[in-house]
Amino acid sequence: MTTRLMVRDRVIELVRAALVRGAAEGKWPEGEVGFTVDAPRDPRHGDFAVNAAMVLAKRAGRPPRELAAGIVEALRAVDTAGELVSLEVAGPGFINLRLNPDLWLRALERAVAAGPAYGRTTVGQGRKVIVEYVSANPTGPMHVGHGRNAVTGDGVQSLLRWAGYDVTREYYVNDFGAQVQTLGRSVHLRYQEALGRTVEFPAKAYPGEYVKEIGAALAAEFAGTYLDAPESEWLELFRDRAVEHVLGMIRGDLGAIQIQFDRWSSEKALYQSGTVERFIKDLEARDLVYVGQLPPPKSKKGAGSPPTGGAAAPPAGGTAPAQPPAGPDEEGMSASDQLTLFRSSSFGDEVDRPVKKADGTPTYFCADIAYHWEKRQRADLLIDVLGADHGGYVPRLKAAMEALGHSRDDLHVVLIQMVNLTRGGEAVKMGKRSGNVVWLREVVEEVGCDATRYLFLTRRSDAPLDFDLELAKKQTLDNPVFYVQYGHARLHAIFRKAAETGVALPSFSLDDARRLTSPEETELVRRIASFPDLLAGAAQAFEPHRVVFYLQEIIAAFHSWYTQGKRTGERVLGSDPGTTRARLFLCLGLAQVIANGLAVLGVSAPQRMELPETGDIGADA
RNA sequence: GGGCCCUUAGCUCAGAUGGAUAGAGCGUCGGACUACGAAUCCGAAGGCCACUGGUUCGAAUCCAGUAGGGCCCA
Repeated sequence: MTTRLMVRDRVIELVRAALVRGAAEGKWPEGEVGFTVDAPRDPRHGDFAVNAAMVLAKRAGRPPRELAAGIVEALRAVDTAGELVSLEVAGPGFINLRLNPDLWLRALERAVAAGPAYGRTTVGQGRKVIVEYVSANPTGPMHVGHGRNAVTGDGVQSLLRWAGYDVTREYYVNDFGAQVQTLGRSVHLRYQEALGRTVEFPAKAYPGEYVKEIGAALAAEFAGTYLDAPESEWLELFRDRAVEHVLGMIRGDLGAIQIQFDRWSSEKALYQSGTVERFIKDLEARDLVYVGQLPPPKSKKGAGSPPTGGAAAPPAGGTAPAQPPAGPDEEGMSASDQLTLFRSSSFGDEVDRPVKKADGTPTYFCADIAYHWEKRQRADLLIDVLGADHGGYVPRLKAAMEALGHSRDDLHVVLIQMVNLTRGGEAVKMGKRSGNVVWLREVVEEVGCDATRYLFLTRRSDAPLDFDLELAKKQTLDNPVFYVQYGHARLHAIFRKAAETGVALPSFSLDDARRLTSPEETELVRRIASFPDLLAGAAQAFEPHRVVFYLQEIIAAFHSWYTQGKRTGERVLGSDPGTTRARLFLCLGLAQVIANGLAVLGVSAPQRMELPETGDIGADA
C-alpha cells in the first residue's frame, strides 16, 4: 500500500512550506521552527491550531499576531489545491484552520479501504527493537503482578509493530542464580518425600504444589539414585528439570492470555556460550573495570555495618510485578572483598557496581549487562518492561549502555506498578508472609482473557492499578471492556439489520459521504482519521493505555450519536438512500477502528454478544 | 538517611513533544425506549490541578524547594 499522508501530516507539510516561503521572501528569519499542529479542544476553533507564529516571535523579534497574519498569507499562497478553507489568527497568535471537509471524508475512505491494516504506519522505519518483558524467574507460575507486566509489554510490542518497527519479543530466563538453586533443593526435598522419607521444609524452600509434582516425577524417573547422594551430583540436574517444568507452566500461563515470545534467552546459556566471558574481556579492553572494594554503606549507624548475607529472596512473590533478580548485594559480598568493579559511576550511576565477586565468578548484574550488550548487537533499540521495584536498577543499566559506546536512550525501561486485587471493592489478601499468592491463571479462568488484558491496560503503567474481580466479570457498562465490545457488536447489529432489509453495505462515494454533516458525524469522522496518529504516538511513548482511552472515547461518541438518532428519527438506516449509505459507511469505519484498536491490545472484537439472563427481550410479554 | 515514581471533582483516573473556558467513568439528583442491542443515552451538581517560588507570550504539564503517599536501597 502506498504511504498516504494522514490528515494532520498534510497540514504540517503545508505549514512548513509556508514558513519556507515566507523566509525566502524575507518576512522572517530562516531555519527550522518547532511548531505544533494540534486539534483544539474547542471545535469552534477549527480543525487544527498552529502555534508557529508564537514560536517564531522570539527569533523574529516581532509580535506573534503580526507574524501569524504573515503566515496565513503564505499558507494561502502555498495552498494551491484549496485544501484549507478557512484560516484565522486567534488568541495570542494561534492560526486556526479548517480543512476542506472532503479531506476528512477521504480519510474515512482510506480507513475502510485499509481494513484490518488501518492504523499501521511506518514511523518506526523498520528499526530493530527488542522488547523484553515478563522475564519472571522460573521458580513458579505467573502471579497477577506478572500478568500486568506481560500484558503491558505485549501491548508495547504490538504498538511498535503497528508503527513499523521490526520487533522481537523476548523473555529472559534467570535459570542460573541462587533462586533456581533453591528451587532445585526444594524439589529434592519433595523427591525424598515422594520416596517415603519424612523431611522438614526450611522456610526458604518453595512451597507450591508444583514442587511436589516435579519431585514426584523425578522420584518415578530416578528412584532412589539421588536419595543420599551429595548435592554436587544432583543439584544441577534437579534445577534444570525443575526450571524446564516451571517454564512449561509459565508458557501455559502466557498461552491463557495469548502471549507468545519470539525468543527465550537463557542466563545459563550466556555463561555456557562464553558471552559473559567475552563481555568481561570487552570491559577490560575498554578499561571500564578495576579491582577494589565496595564503597562503605552510607548508613550512619557505625561504619562497616556488614551488608546482609546471601539469603535467597523469598520464594513466592506477593504482588510485585516481576520477581526481583538477586541484586549484587544479595550475592554474599562483604565490604572487605576484593571485587572487580565496573566504572558505572562515571556514567551516571551512584556508585561503581561489582561485576565479579571475590572468588572471580561474575555477579548477576554482570550477566545482565552482558545480556543487554548482546541484545544491543541484535537491535537498535531495547525496551525492558520491569516491575517498579526495579526502578533503582535502571540507572546502572543505562550507565552500562553508555559505557559500552551506545546512547543511554537506546534502552528504554517501562516500569510497571503494583496490582491491588480486589473483589467487590475488598482487598484480596495477598502477601509474601501469608504465602497467599493469586496466580494469573486463576484470574484468567475467572474473568476471561479479554477482560484480563483490557483491564490491565486501563491505567498508565507507572500508576498502581486496582483490579476488581467482580467488576471484570460484570456484563454491564461499569466494565470498560464490555462497553467497547458492546459498541462493536452494536455496529454489527446495524449491518445485520441492513442485510435483513436488503440494504447493501456501501462502497465509498464522496457525494454520499458529504451528507455526513452533523457535528456528531464530523466528529466521528475526525476521530477515525486520527487513529493512525494515535497509534504512532502511543508507540513512541510506549504507552498502550492510550489506545484504551481512545477506544473508550470513540465508542462513547458513537453510542451518543446512535441514541440521539433514535430520538430524532435520524437513524442509520433511513428513508433517504444516499444518507443511509453515508451513515452505513461511517459505521464501517467505526467498526474497523474499534476492531483494529482492540486487535492492537490483543482483545477480541465480537460481532455479536449474548444477552444477559435478565433481559430476555425476545420473549413475548 | 539516599534514589526513583506519584499527588487533578466525593471515589477511580485521563490529560501526546507547554496552548485558548482542565475532561471521562462511578456515585448523587432529574430525564429518554411499540427496539437497526436501554448492555445505551441526555441533563444537572461537583475543581486552590497538594503547597510555594521560578522559567515565558502562555504552566496541571518544564525547573527548584516544601508537605504527604508508594517502591527500592541502607
